[in-house]
Amino acid sequence: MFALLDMNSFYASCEQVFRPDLVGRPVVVLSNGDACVVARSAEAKELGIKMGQPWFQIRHLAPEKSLVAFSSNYALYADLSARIMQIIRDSAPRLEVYSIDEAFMDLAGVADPAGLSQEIRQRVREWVGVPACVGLGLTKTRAKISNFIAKKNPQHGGVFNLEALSPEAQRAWLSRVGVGEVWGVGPRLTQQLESMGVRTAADLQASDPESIRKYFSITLARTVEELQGISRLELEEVAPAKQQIMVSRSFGPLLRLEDLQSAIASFTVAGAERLRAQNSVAHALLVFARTSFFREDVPQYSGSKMIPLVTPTQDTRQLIAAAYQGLDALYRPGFRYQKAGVLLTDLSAAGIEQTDLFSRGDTEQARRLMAAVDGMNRKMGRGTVFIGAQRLGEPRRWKMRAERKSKAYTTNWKELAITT
DNA sequence: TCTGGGGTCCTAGGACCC
DNA sequence: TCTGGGGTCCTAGGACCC
Repeated sequence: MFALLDMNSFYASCEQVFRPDLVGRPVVVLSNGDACVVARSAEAKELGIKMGQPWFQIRHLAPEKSLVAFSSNYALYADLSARIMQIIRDSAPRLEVYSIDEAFMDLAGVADPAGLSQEIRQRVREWVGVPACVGLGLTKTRAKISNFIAKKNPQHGGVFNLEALSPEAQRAWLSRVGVGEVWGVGPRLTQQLESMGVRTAADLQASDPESIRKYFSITLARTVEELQGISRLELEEVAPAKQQIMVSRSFGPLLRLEDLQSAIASFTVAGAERLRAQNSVAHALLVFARTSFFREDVPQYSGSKMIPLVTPTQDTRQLIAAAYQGLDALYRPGFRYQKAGVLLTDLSAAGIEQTDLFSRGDTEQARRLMAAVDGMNRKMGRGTVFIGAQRLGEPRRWKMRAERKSKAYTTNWKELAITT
């Protein structure tokens, strides 16, 4: 038996933990750069605010409907998430941290899975202050559906178990869930399935996996089997190493190469840190930059360049050199660049890399230097030691707006919450 | 004026080989 | 009317997720 615990409006709930005066009020959290809505409290959803909606379209609701908006504070959300995962880990036999606000548990052998789920849910609520719902099912996909039902039907107390019902009752519930709500069915597939008369989770469950595989894909066929109660997706207790690492941002338009270089250097530094944290080396690096798709009145351009790394590396300096080479190749003057990024790809474990006949991997000296830089930045704060290239151009030109950020209540002594 | 970021997996199609 | 056949490898792009 699988259980899926999913936090409600997670980022917005995190903000409300330290601002109890905002509980029961419309609250949204904005994406990087204060651009779009990425989390909404129940009251904000009631105002009709959509996921991903641009802030400028709804900012008038702040004075009109007492809407409160926060810039995203990932340090806070990540810290609360880690505390919640630890609470679950202490109670459930096996755990998969699926995302910052979701965890799958394997409750095989647990006598009363729904009871244990309710206990964990309440512990998270009391100890951290964030509300959550739990769905139970024979497969991950069914647990997801149970979770969806638990969220939509509060009368069940935040926990729902599809498997505890009779087959008829299960069908009844599944026929009330739109096919687009099924895990793995996005807008495109929803449209195609609906045109074939498959409109609900019950309809999809009743499909033949073999024909689904033929007309769609192996992925959707697996989903059908999962709906039927045949487990095709396992619990992944250990997160596998990333296969690629992407760092990208949108910014106010940049025209000059130096400003793009400064941004690209900083993205590369951030990516290289993540690369070393999982002890991988990159065999290739992709740089891209583009203008805004929304500005049809100015010339559009989108360029990308893949740079193979003859010597796979995790050394920031080598990665920046490659990134600059790529940027030089794709840069065209005269455009208003609005987004750029760096993708570290073709990753493998450090230490076992295939090296070129005439070159070795990173030198021992380079590794020690990077380890020292990472150590200082961890201890003294991000950006304590940096690469000169990050300060080329004017950083102000691409630094993102974050005008509504809450404090680092749980990760910085100077920003502790104070009650009066 | 202002429209997110970071991932995974699968498939189709091109290049290349014999 | 007819234009080989079968295989591998790689990449780009689509679809999905949170």
